Amino acid sequence: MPSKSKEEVVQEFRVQSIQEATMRVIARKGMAAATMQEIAEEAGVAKGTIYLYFRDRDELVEKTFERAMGLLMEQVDEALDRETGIEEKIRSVMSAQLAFFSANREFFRLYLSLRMPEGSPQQQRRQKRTCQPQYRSHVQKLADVLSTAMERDEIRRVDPYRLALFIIEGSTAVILERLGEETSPDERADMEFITTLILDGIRKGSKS
Amino acid sequence: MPSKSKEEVVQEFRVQSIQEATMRVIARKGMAAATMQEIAEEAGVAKGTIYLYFRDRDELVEKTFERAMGLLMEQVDEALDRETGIEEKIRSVMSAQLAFFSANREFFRLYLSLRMPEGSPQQQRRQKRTCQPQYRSHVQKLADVLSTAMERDEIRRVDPYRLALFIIEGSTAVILERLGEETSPDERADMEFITTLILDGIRKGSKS
DNA sequence: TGCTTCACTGACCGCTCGTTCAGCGATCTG
DNA sequence: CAGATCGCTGAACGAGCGGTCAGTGAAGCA
Repeated sequence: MPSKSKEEVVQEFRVQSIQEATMRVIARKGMAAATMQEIAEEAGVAKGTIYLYFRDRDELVEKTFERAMGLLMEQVDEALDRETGIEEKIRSVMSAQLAFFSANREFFRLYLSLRMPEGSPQQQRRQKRTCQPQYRSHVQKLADVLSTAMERDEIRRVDPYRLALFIIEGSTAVILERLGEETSPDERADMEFITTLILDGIRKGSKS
Repeated sequence: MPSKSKEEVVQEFRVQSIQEATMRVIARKGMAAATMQEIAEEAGVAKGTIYLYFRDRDELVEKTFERAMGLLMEQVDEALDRETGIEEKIRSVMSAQLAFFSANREFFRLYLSLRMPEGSPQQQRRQKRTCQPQYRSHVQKLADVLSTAMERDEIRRVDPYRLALFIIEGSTAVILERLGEETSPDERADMEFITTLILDGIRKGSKS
């Protein structure tokens, strides 16, 4: 007997297609202007149907974010496990992030929207509880890698969390710029730019 | 005779106090949740009064953003004129940004909200037309400084606009983190962190 | 085939928010 | 001092939202 009944499979499918529609609509209109009506139309269901699978709008957005963030984290973890040196690790994390955002532009806006909670204090509290921790643990993952490299004296000792923040937000800005351009330079070129910048800075005379 | 009549002075004062109230409310509640009612209460006027000075909510937000952005640009320009070397210029721009955002936390949220247009396509087009150019010219200003330094061989030659983006967004992330902490390290320490990171990177063995 | 079930629908409700405008009182004018 | 002027007010309005639920019809069952 299969581990999932037919009903469960159908349910799973509905949940997934509603979440994908949510990402597309938020990508098009932004977080605040994405209405339940439009999400329902995008998913090809009635507005009421969404409420069979999600308690309310907040839960829909929250679960959608968690799902996408989970996918990104998987990619990053894989990239970190694959490489050994700090240079390769940084480069591969950046690449994973760029690839993921290019393939999921929809998610990118969701990601940016949720870093900055909006709405009533109550909504803010809820977003802080659920979405920010995921973002923080994303940053923390890179911070841990950097911290390890510092202990091994591969890189200079600085506040690892701040360094991770700087790297992630800086590279996010470059990725955002890329997505806005009609023709961007080669993906590898931008990754090289970021990695070199972080590792060697820009002062003339730094080695390599 | 004075260049401004009494009525003009009163009008100027009203406009300014409404804009300041707008910044405070957006800082407290976020862009989407800042209502005209609350802005009016904060400014100590009736809701209708705001419409005597601004066509609609969009214009209010837009003008408020322009005003604050203008103040920030003034600070940055001043910092750039004051210093000569590239290292000092970068450090002073970062300091100006940090000081401005610390003193105007309200504006910081407005700044973050407007980088990411939301709302109907029409609203988005409008924000793109007015707010994004200001942000871009902010970035461009730093890019020009970096570009000049590259011509003088003070720093390595890379895409100056991307570099400026990386620096500004990276440092913004650190500033955001600072504002969220109860007790942050010394302001100078964080500025030194950013400047050193950019100029020398983090690889062990880079000079200085 | 008639009955039951239930996932799904979309018209509807209550509410909030941006926007308007008739009216009010302070100030000016002759 | 009467009348005109005008900046300002806030109750009222309409649009549009999230959320609800009585109704529908296809599928399963007897």
